[in-house]
Amino acid sequence: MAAQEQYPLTSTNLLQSLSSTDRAQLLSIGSVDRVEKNALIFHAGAPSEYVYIILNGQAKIYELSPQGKEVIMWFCFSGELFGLAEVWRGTHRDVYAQACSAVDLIKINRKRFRQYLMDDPAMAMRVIDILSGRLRILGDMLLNLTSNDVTARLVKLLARLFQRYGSSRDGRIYINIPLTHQEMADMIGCCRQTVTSTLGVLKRTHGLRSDRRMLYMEAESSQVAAETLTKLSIDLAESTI
Amino acid sequence: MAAQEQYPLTSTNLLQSLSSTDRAQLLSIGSVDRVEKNALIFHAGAPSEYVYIILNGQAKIYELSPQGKEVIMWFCFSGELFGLAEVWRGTHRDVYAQACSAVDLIKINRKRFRQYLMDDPAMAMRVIDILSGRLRILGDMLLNLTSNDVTARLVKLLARLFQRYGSSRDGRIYINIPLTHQEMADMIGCCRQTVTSTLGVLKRTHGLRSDRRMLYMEAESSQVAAETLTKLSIDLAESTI
DNA sequence: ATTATTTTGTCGCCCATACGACATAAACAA
DNA sequence: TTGTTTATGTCGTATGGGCGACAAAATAAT
Repeated sequence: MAAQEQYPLTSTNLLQSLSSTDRAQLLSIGSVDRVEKNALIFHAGAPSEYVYIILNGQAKIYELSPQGKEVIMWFCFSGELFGLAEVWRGTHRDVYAQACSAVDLIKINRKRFRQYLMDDPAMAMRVIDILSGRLRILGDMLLNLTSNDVTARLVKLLARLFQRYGSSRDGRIYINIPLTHQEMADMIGCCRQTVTSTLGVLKRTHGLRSDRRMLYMEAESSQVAAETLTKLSIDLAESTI
Repeated sequence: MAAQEQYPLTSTNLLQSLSSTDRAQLLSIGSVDRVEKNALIFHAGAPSEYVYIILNGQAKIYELSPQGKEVIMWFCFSGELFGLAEVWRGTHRDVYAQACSAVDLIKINRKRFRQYLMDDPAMAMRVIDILSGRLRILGDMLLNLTSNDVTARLVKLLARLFQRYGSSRDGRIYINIPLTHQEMADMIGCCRQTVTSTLGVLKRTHGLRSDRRMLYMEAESSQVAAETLTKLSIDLAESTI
């Protein structure tokens, strides 16, 4: 299990892995756009006309149940590609993409993107790699959801966030996204109140802190923070047995 | 939601969509193998050396929690490709693949397969399409799991199975896989007993029947069977509100 | 056919979590 | 600043469904 937490960052980051000529070419077939915080980039039911690459900011990809329950599938950061899954068939979207901050992005027509991939097999391989990685992550989420309780799920989520998005500032490791309890609940499939209280326990019993919706820990590196939490999650799993 | 149930079969079936020359070429870079019923084709932790295409029979792809809980991600039928998600990075598997019947399959070395895709962009596009489809399915499962109760999840599962694998025999529509209650439980994330009793209710109150582990309904076509169940699932969702 | 193994059907208990309800606090707007 | 909105913290209650237990039935093995 532990190994699954360690997907290399590059697996999800498209832009970073590109040569500058590739990057230029991507820019040339797409157009740069800016969306303000909280705006929907696309919504379920909409036609799938574009794929997107984030230049700056964060967006969340989620589904919405008929009863209005959000299920957040992932957060996208700069360099990441999204909106790909439905675009091939050209069917309508079945997820929502919403900006969590002001976002700059490249928007590429699906047919052009497809053509681009046809002409550049290496790039197509990158895309396959990205999709594979997401598949593994969703599989992991599925496993988590069905076989761990809320505490374990939350701890694992935090471990993953620290690992992927943790950054150091005056001796503390921060998760660089302001997350509400509701959003965390939507990521691990439970209700907001449960997140509030579970987080409360973690704050009281382990060194978790928060400041203006940013979670942090006292640790030397995000690796250490993530590992501390991962160990904790293993302990939890074992104590349950 | 209803629309999401209707992924065209082709989206998952690789072989069917190939020209005979492509098929021949695939065969030439791989080797044909046979595994007996219940044998593991690969297991979590194993190195990812091959991708597989089923010629005959069925296999299930699942994860296993440390506590031994199975989470079935999908069943693969003839023509379908599997074992792809981890193969790119060459990391170890994190899922299990197990034959549900005697299975004939093509086994292709990962590097060769990659080279093949590099040389044949159209094929790479097909693979992207397949991965995208699976991503949507997993997303759908995730949504289901967090926002529907067991009855709704089971009904939806049956609808999907009837739709994709339903076949007609003397006026009845059968799901052509012998499924145990445990397996269904593993597909919808609940325990075996709950499947048994929920299935019991469906059998008593709606025209569901079973014979030697094969579920069937009296209906004109698998479409009709699937639609009946889909409507039922919608009714259930609304009555809950 | 006979035995062994796996699956199904059914109960009852119990507990993790959902959900409603509010009070408080923080963030945002004007 | 002051009001307005949105997020957090904390109850108490209700319940879906997990889990153990065991008998009956169905499959598989010898």
